[in-house]
Amino acid sequence: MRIGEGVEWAAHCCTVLAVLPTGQALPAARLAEFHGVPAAYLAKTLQALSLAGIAQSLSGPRGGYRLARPAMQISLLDVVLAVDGADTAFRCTEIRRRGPSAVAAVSYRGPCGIARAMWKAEDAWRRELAATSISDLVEEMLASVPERQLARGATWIAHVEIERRSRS
Amino acid sequence: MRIGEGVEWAAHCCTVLAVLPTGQALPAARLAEFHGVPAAYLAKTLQALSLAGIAQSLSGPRGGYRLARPAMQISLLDVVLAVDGADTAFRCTEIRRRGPSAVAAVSYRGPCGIARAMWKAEDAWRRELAATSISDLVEEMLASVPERQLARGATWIAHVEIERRSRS
DNA sequence: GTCCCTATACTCGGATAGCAAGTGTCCGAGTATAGGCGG
DNA sequence: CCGCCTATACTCGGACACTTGCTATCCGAGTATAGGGAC
Repeated sequence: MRIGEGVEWAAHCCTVLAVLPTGQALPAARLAEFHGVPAAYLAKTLQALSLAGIAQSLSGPRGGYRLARPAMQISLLDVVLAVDGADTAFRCTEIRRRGPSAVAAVSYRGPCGIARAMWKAEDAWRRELAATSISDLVEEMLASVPERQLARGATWIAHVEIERRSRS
Repeated sequence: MRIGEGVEWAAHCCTVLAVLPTGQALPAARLAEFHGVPAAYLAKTLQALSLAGIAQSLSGPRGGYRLARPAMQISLLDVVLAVDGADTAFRCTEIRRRGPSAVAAVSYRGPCGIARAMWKAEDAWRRELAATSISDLVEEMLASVPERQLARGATWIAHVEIERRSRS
C-alpha cells in the first residue's frame, strides 16, 4: 500500500495557501518552485484540489490558486480524498463466491467479514485524518519550523507579489 | 491508495487454514483452486506468509501450508504487513527542506507536522487491524456464511485429503 | 518379517515477463490586465 | 480628462509519453513418501 506523492505536495501547498495575505493567489508554477517539485505535475494535483472545491483557481495575470474556504474548515481527509481518490484502499473481489464451494449469489448477504474488518480499519484512519484541519497544520508549522525558514518563506512570497505588481 | 489483491487472498487463505483438521496441510495449488485464483501467483503470497512466520510450509508429498501458530494469535495486521510490506503508506520526502526557503539540515528536528498527522492516522488503522484476529474472522464466517457453502467447503477439503491418502 | 535403500513424484522457492496505475510533461483554451484610442 | 476597445501575456485545464510497482507465470531445488530388495 502506498500513498502517492501528490498527497504530500497538496497538503504542503494548502498550508502555504493558508498563510497567504487575504485575497492573494499563488500560481502553480510558484508553488512548485517554493517546494522544489516539478511544476507540470503539481498542476495536476492542484487541479484535483480545485475540482474538489478545496482550492479556487483564478485565470489570467494575477491569477493562481487560493483556498476556497477558511483553513479551519478544510480537513486533511478532504485533501487526501481529493488527490488520492475517494475509493477504499481495500477492494473486496468476493472471492468467496468463486471456487468449488460457491453457492447461488442470492445467498450472500452483505460484505464478508474480512472486507468489513478492513473497511472498519479504514474508517478509523479517515476519522483520524478528518480530525486534523489545515489550520491545525499551519499552527503546528509556525510553532515548530525553524524561524529562519519562516522568514525566508515569507520574504520569498512577498517578493513574488512585488514582482507581479511591478510588472504592470 | 490501494491495497493489493494478495492481502485479500492471504486473509481468506488463513481462515481456511484455520479450520483445517489439526496437523493437516493444504498445498498452494489447492488453496488457489478453492478460491478460484491463479495458483502461480497465490504461491508468491503464501511465500510471504511463510517468511513472516504466520504460515508454515511443508515440502514433499502430503506437504503444503498450515498456520504456524493458533489462529487467535494471528492478527489481521500481521497478515497485511506480511503480504503488503511493513512500510508506511505515507512517505515523507521532506519537501520542506527543498525550495527557496530551505535552511541547514541540522535545523529540522523530527518529522514535519503533515507526516506526523498522516502517520498518526495510519497508527489508528493498524490498531484496528491488530484488534482483529484470524479466529475472529473464522467465527464470523461460521456465523454468517450460508450453511450450504460451509458444507460444500468442508466436503471439498475432506475430499482433497482422501485423494491424497488414496494415492499412496 | 523387518529394516534399509533408492527411485519417485509432489511440494515449495526464487528468477523471469506482462500490464496497469502513478509519475512526469506538454501545448491549447480562456481571461483579467494594461495600454492606446476615441469621444 | 474619462470611458471603451483591443492586443497581450499570463493563467489554468486537459491530452499525451514514461517509469515504477503490482500481477501473473514458469522452471529448478529439496524432501517426505512408497515400494522393492536384502538380511
